Amino acid sequence: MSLNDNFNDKVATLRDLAGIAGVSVTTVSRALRDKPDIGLDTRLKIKQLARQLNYHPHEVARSLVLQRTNTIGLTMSHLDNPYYGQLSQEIEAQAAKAGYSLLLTIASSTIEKSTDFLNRKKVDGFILGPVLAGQDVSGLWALRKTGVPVVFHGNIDLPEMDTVIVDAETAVCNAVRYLAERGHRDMGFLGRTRNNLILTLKFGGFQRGLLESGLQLKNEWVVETRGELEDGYARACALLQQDKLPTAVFCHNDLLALGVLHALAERGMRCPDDMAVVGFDNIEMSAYSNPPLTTIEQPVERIASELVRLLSDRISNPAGEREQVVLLPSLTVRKST
Amino acid sequence: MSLNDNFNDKVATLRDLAGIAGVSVTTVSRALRDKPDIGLDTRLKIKQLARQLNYHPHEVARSLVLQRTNTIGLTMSHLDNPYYGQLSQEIEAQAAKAGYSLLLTIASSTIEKSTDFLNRKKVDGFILGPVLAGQDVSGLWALRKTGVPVVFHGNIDLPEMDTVIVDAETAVCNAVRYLAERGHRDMGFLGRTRNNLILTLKFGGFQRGLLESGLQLKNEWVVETRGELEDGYARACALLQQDKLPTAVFCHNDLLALGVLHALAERGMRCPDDMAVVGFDNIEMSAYSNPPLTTIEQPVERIASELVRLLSDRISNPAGEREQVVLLPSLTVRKST
DNA sequence: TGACATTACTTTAACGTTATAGTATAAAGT
DNA sequence: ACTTTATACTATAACGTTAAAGTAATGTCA
Repeated sequence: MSLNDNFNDKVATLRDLAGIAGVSVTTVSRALRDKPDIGLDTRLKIKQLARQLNYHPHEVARSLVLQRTNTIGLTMSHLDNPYYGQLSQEIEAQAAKAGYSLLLTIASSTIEKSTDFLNRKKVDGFILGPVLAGQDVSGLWALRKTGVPVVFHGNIDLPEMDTVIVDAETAVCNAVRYLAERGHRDMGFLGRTRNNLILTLKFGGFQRGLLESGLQLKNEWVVETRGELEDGYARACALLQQDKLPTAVFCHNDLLALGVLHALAERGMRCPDDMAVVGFDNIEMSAYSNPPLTTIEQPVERIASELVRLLSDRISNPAGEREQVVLLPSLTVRKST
Repeated sequence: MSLNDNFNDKVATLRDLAGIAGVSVTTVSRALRDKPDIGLDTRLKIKQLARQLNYHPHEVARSLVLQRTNTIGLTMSHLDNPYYGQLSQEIEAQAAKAGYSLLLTIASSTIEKSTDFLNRKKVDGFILGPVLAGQDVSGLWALRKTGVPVVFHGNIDLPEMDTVIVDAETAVCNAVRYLAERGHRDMGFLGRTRNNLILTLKFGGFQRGLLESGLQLKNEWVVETRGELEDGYARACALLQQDKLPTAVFCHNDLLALGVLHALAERGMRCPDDMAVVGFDNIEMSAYSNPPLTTIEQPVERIASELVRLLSDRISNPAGEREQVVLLPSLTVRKST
């Protein structure tokens, strides 16, 4: 059997409907969209006809004439990290609610590819996920130059753009102070410490937290690393080789922290007794690890809804004042501290 | 400062280029696309001009005339489940490699919304994730009727569509037999057992595995549940109340299994000694749980590449023979059994 | 009764491309 | 020298829609 035997019929267009109904294309178009100046009987007849012929408006043609696609682009990466998955899902939901479809870009996450994408695909707006920006913030100017509204989500403020910022610096600082209050004086850090404006922010908060708690930064407990589970595990294994160990470690994200927990368990070390662990994101898994993870909770729904709201606003008012939303994530305390 | 001060210039069109270059629109179009019948000097001049004016082809206009959008739709849900996140990411990568952008639908995952989406957005093809199909396979006919190529991914064969099938039934059966060989005679099942053609398949494999191992199905150890972490935890808690416990449980997916592991650890029960646990998917986390999870590994990259390949083939040859790819996932043995 | 609205349409042009057919100019063949 | 052929273009129409301007056929009012 060939799959398309039954589908030789082309899709119906306004012209087809107009021909059958014996009216002009414009009349059909206006009738279906409930525009005025159409007689009641004609309108009903046309609508019924549209249903019969299974007519659906051709959004591409519509986009061309209306100069809008009702589509927004999303650059996201590390979708295998549940936090980004959840965030993407939430953004899709919010976008759909606002009448937008989501065009996803993951692998092609370079500034050049993104701008080309924007220029060609004619998305109405663009949400720039936390990953792309890192190293080369200046390159973002190219994105802005496309004239397409862009909203950025990350940890730092980009003065040229609408932004939804999570104040990770303060959140991490608070987490460190919390640990200090619980008696921890020797703390380690796993994450980015350099070469990335955005990702190093947590390290800044870590340093400030120590300072404000009157504690010293110990370089041998500061581990430069990517943010995957395997990194957390491997880095922890290396860290645990040292003679003197910190009593608590802060991890750049939950995956890292879960990797650390695994390393501890594997060595028969007790968490939090032998070493406390704090993560960042509060992915669902963190509530079900052994032990459950103390972590800084990202307000995912809020981030998603603010992103879409800002973008919608900017699309309908491109010349308006730049807007910036700052969210302060809060510490969720569980058994790992 | 208003954001759009510097961007009063409209984007350049072929017409603009033609006007400046003093040639026809057609010539510009052909020059840029390296079509023949254009003089070398004109071609170079036009290309340089395009670069100067930062010209980018208007894909919407192009789509309209070419009757293809170079975009494929993806219906996926539960993106907060890392397995689906990873799968989506992989599909995006494969699609990009094949020259397609991905239009994502999550929340709107009903057949009606999907068909409307297909009809309107004019995607070149559609990948139907494992979630949508479940209950109402007959409704998929509506998708087919749109005439848009659809490739389905799931555990059962849909005779009317190209499919990439993971033979979960056999895989689960094999896992059960593996458990039986390791001496387990009392096994439990957490997952879907009814009302869903696709999701109940694993239960079928479970039953067959028991049968082929000469074991009995114990209804009190069969737990009907959704597939979230919290379900795994809650269902395990309930199960562990029983007087007689299974020595091993199979879980519909890894999240469930990780929830079960958490319940066990919380009660001070040892895994696998007190209870062995097997999952399905092999998400990254499963290698780093405590204990690491024995699980059935989904061949994610293979699934993604086959999906995109099948869809590309179908797009370029809509009338060809239906294709079906069956993948047998294999058991990854870790410490939880 | 004649100017003027109102109603319910139609016609035309446009969005930015690409494909097809047509054309002027120069070079080549017999 | 005169048709033929190749080269490098241009003109036109089309994709399916919407907006804007135009137009008949009624109805309304003074």
